[in-house]
Amino acid sequence: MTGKREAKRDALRGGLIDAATTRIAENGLSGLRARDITADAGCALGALYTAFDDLDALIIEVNSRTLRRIDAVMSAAVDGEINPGRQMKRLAAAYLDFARAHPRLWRALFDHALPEGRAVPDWHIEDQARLLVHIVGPLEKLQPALAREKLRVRARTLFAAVHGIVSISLENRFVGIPIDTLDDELDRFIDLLLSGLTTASG
Amino acid sequence: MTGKREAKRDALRGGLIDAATTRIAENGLSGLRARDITADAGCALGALYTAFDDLDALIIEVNSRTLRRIDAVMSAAVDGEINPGRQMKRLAAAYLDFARAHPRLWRALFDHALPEGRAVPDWHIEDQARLLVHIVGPLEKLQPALAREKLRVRARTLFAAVHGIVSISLENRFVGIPIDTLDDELDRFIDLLLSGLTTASG
DNA sequence: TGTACATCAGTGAACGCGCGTTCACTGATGTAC
DNA sequence: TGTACATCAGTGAACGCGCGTTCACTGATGTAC
Repeated sequence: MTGKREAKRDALRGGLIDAATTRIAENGLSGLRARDITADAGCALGALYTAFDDLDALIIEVNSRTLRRIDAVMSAAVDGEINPGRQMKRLAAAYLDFARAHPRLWRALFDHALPEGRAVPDWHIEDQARLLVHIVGPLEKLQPALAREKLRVRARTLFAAVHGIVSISLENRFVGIPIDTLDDELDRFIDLLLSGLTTASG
Repeated sequence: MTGKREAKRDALRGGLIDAATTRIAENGLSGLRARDITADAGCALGALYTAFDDLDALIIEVNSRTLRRIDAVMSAAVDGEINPGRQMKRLAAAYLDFARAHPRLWRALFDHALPEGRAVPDWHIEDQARLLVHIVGPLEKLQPALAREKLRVRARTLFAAVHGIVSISLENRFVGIPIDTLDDELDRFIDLLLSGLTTASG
């Protein structure tokens, strides 16, 4: 029977991550409470602290899972499309779609901040970085002259720009855009970028 | 002596806004406590609730003040520059500079959320909208064919894009950019947009 | 396989602290004459 | 201008609640023989 402990522990961790994910998806990060999570997961309050260092560690797990979901969605978006411009558009649309479908999980990615001085674990940063790889692909084709390192920075810039548009729109900051205009507006924006990318040198 | 009450009240409100601004600038929104603010302002804890409905109302005042500062900085940035492309670049650079100089006040603009169901006052939304006007100006020159309403939406999109870049960079999300690369990278990004804006139709 | 003991994951009540908001009080400001 | 009364802004101790985390306990799992 060796390993039964480990199996239980994994089940506990998984159950807690599931419960926390559902809670965040429904009520957002700010309303998240350790008691609700453990109640939903069907374990005692203290169990959370045997499975994770603290609540922050659990939230990071949820966020990593969300990042992997976005990663999958972006992979699927470019699948079967060769044209780099259209790939860009699909990536942006996929990101927007995910954010709109799971607004609170998506927001949690950016709202969660560790207490001053605590570092984000490397593997979680890795999960973030992976998203950018999707953009590096088509960008490389559009701007073959760009050096490897510059390519990464530029990919991050483009991602950040699209993220900003999605973010400010979905949070309804600064005068709302009619919601059905958003897809189109984002598409136009990528057009703008592409038209720049194909003429500019780097 | 009529009006002495009103004068005191204004002084109290001003002192509280000053104190809250300083606190947020130094420790960020999340560490803000009513007790610290009133202690700094030299009044009793309860006084805050005679001057403002609650802490949220005070924070909105601080944020409006920050928005007006950014508005002033953006005005100054385009002053004396006629070329719309260069105006765009200056606006973006001014925004970045402000965010970098006052990161916590700037973040408070986007981090502060009212409790579910409470509406942001109109005059505060007005303070937000005013920033976009700066972008509408040069954008109109670059794309004269764009209709009034589309112009506003597009200005917001461009602002959101720049904001996203500044935001993700300053918060060090997703793999850091070397800090001295940021100005240059933002400049390149505007180049990209401009090159799109001058060829695209709308 | 079965028994006795050791270990350690899970329990949940209690701790501890933070902190926004209230409220009975008081002293300054305003009003009436 | 001066006096008596009324009002209301400001006081700060106390309220109330939320909630992350701990810890003495117990019962399930693992080990030795």
